[in-house]
Amino acid sequence: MATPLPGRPVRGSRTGRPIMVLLDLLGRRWVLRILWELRDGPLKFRVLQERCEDMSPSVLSQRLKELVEARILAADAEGAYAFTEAGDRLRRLLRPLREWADEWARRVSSP
Amino acid sequence: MATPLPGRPVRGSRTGRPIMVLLDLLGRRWVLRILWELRDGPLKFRVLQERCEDMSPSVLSQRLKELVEARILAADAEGAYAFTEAGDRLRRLLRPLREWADEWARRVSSP
DNA sequence: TGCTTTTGCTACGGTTTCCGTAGCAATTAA
DNA sequence: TTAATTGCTACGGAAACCGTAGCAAAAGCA
Repeated sequence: MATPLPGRPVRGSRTGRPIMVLLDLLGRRWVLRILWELRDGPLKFRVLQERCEDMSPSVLSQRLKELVEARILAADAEGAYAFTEAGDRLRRLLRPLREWADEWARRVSSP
Repeated sequence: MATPLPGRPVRGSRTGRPIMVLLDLLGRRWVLRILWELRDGPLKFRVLQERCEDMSPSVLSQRLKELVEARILAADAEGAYAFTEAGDRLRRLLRPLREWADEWARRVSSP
């Protein structure tokens, strides 16, 4: 399937509006998790795979291609996957999700 | 499939750690888009469906059930879907994604 | 140098999820 | 009181995802 890129019509967005394209991209299986696992620094393929509960290499490979094509990730000198400058700003936006999730867990389990 | 809830082992998380559960939930198809479309206020089923490019009602129905069970959304007095208090805090975390996406579009299209 | 292990994937077939269409009971509008 | 509209559910086909196997290239070891 085609990588969602701004301006390009994709699943769930005929117009290619950037936010819609982003939501499509982030909503693909494992994408958020991959970004999450890279939060503390670059990881290589097999390490990243095991951090993601040994996800299927075919899907990991595909997701990484998409994220690289979207300029959110890039392979560094050692071949590890790392955030680009733009990707890093996205990472910072995602960071507060952990606190939210912890609070959510408290509320949902003890109503 | 089972709704991801904190503490419950789900796809991509044996442990049920809240952040992992959240990433699984948000990574399901259309979830981010649904939350996005509800950003300016509650919407009823069919309106929400058409805002989401006429997504399949079967999937919309399932996603709404999951989001309600997860206490992120709730049906209001008129039967429209609205954020809960926790859901609203999540909405605020998602809001800056639009600016990010716009900047991303500028960079990706004019490198 | 040759041998073994590890790495970064790709291929492939089975399973799960998603999708579109049809339709129906309940509510609202005319 | 009939006609729309609404909020779904059912169901079969399409697409995405999954696990396993395996392979070429690089790295480690002797």
